[in-house]
Amino acid sequence: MRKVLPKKWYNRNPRIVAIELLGKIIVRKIDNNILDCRITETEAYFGPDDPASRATKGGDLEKTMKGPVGHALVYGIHRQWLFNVVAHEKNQYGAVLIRSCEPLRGIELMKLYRKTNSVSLLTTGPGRLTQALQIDKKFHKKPVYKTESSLWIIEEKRKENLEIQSSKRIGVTKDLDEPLRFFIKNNKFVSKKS
DNA sequence: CGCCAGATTGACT
DNA sequence: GTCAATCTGGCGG
Repeated sequence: MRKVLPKKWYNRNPRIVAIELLGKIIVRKIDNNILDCRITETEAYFGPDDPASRATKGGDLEKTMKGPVGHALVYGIHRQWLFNVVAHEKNQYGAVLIRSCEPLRGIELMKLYRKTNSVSLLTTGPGRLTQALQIDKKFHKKPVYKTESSLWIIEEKRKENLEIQSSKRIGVTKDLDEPLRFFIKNNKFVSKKS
C-alpha cells in the first residue's frame, strides 16, 4: 500500500518532520511516466531565529515558511532549484530541505534529465535531485499531500528500521549549534561522504 | 533597474 | 582541494 502523507503530518516541528521524512518516497508524475525516489537526506530550517533560514530575508519565502504546511517551497540558488516542504507547528515557521534521495523508478528518464549515466550522481544533492525529478518554480506553494500537482510524498507500508545519523547542515555560512542535517546511515545516496 | 549574497555543482590544477 | 560559472530573490534608488 502506498499512502500519501496527509497535510497534518507536516504540522509538527521541522526537526521531527526532517527525521521522519527519511525513507519516505517522492513521486513525480511526468506525462504517463512515474518517477520514484526514496528520501535519504534532509535538513531542517526554522524561522528568523535561524540565521541560515531564508525566513530571515523577508519577502515571499518568509511568508511561505509561515504559510500552510505540506506545501512545496522551491527557490533558486547558484542556478539550481532546491526543493523544500513547509513544516511547522501552528503559528511557527519552518521547512525541510530534501538534499538527497535514492532513485527507485524511472531511472532512465532521470539519466536523460541529468545528462549523465552515473546513477550515483543522479539524485545525490539538492540541486541534482530537482533536475532528475524536473522540479522547478512551478511547484512553489503547491501541496505535496495531493496527487493533482504531479508531485507528492508517500509512505511505504513496509516498516523499515532506519539507522539515522545527524550532522551540521551543509553549505550554510551561519549554522546553528545543533545538528539539523539528518541522513540514513550507510546509505550510498547521500550528498556527501562522511 | 542595478547590486549582491548564497541551503551548489562540476571542471580543473 | 580550489574556483568560477551563472541565476533567483530581496532590497535600495
